[in-house]
Amino acid sequence: MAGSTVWKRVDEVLTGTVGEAVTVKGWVRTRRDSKAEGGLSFVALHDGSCFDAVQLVVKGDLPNYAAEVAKLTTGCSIEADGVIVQNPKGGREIAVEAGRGGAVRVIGWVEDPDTYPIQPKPHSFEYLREVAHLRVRTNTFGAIARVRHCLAMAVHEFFHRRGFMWVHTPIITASDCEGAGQMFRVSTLDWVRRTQGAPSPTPTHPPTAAGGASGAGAANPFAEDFFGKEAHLTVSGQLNVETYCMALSRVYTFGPTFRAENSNTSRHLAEFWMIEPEIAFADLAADASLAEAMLKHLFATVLRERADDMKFFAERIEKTAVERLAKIVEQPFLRLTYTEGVKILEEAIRTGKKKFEFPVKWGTDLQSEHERFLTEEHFKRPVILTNYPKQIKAFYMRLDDGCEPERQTVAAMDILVPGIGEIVGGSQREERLDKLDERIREMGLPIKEYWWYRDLRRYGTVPHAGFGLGFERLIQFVTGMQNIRDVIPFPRAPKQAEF
RNA sequence: UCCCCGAUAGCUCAAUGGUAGAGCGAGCGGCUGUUAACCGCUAGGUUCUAGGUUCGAGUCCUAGUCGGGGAGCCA
Repeated sequence: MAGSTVWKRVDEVLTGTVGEAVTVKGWVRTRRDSKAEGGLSFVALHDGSCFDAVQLVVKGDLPNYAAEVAKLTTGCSIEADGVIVQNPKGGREIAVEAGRGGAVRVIGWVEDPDTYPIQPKPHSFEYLREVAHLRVRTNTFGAIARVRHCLAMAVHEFFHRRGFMWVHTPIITASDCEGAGQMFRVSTLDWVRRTQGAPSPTPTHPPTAAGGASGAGAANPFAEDFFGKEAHLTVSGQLNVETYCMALSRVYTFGPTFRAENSNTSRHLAEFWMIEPEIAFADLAADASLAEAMLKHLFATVLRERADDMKFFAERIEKTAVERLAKIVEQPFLRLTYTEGVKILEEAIRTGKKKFEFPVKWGTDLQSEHERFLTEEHFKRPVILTNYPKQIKAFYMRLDDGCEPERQTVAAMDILVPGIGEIVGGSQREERLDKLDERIREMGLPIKEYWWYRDLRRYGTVPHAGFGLGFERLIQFVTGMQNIRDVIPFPRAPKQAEF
């Protein structure tokens, strides 16, 4: 029969037609034996196509039953020919009998089942992180991988349908103006040999590297380096994507970004993926509407397309995983200003309704506990906070008109959702050159570095806006996974670059 | 980077300063259309590393490495 049957994925078999002859290929999850009916083995086989494994019911009449089938262990790879049948307890399984043309071919054995890192039992996520090359074989990490893929495709689908262009902004950047935290240096100079004072076969860095574009006329300390100037891995594609926005109108980036911050938490990675749309002829309200529509599309899609995996997350990882997404899809997000939000928080403190660890004061950034109070306790729904004080926000955010001088705000917005707090941060960008320059100077930034960004305001400037969404944090929120290192295949963090 | 906690069998964890244990997993056998299977037997250890205290250290002290939780920073 081998060769005459069709290779089907496990998800196809589980929804297949009884009586159909099929070939399946995958990895053994468990094997159980029975002496009934002259020998019988139940082999659970998974191939990643869906959450569930398919059960092979292998009869003892196979020529290699005793020698091979009865010795299969977790992790072995096999091909099997059989017939789709009804499982007595419901669902589909595959009957593998020599008399009906069945066969099992072992492709790869597990050399020592006792020390195979993935055992048929629960493992801690901390342990599985140490065997990240094998952890995707577990049901949890398989589910995460499928959900991650589903969300990535849903992001592209959402923007593509609305006429957005995906712009591939650079990963290496030689501009010093992204200004969002510590950056990884990109260099071909031999730093180690230089600092150890050893002779170097390659050009070395001058002893006193006075970073960036400092004094004019000074020798460029990076003249010998690959790019002839200081280069880093990008921390954000926003400034670059704004340039394309000023011609294509609707654009977005979706790619890796890098932060060299020594932050060791369950919510930070040194390498993570970000989604950053940018829309022209748009204000803050349009930006917020876009973000709300995007989140709803992503959640609705993952609930529809990965119902099997989401059911697992709700059962085993986070009880509310499914219901909280379903709720968000239904509810309109509430919008209010930062100033109104602060008033609510102050009122809650004044009436003794709520105690916070950190004080609330207009002009300071809200702590995570404040954000969560607003979205989880006070409003009990997603909240879009807008118009933050300028002193706690980035230079490129548009100054609001008609503010009191002491209470100047910018057109920024954060989306807060129950269960996690801030999930999206965005703003309308400052499109007026004089105001932008004022902000750059105010914040002591090197204005010369921004020449191309400023050009966008000199040549056909338009109001525009955008936001950023950390992809791994989105996956954390969707799956309920506690540690961000478990929602990316190979996490990069301080002291962590294995695999 | 700061604070707290931890590191013992393949995994998850016990062990008053005095002979290193269990559950799961693995191997073998039994039973069974099984599916968190069940029953019996067996194997499995440089107690993270380097010092120190002690007659004696898995246990106490010091330093380091790695891991977890929290904070800061943020996405």
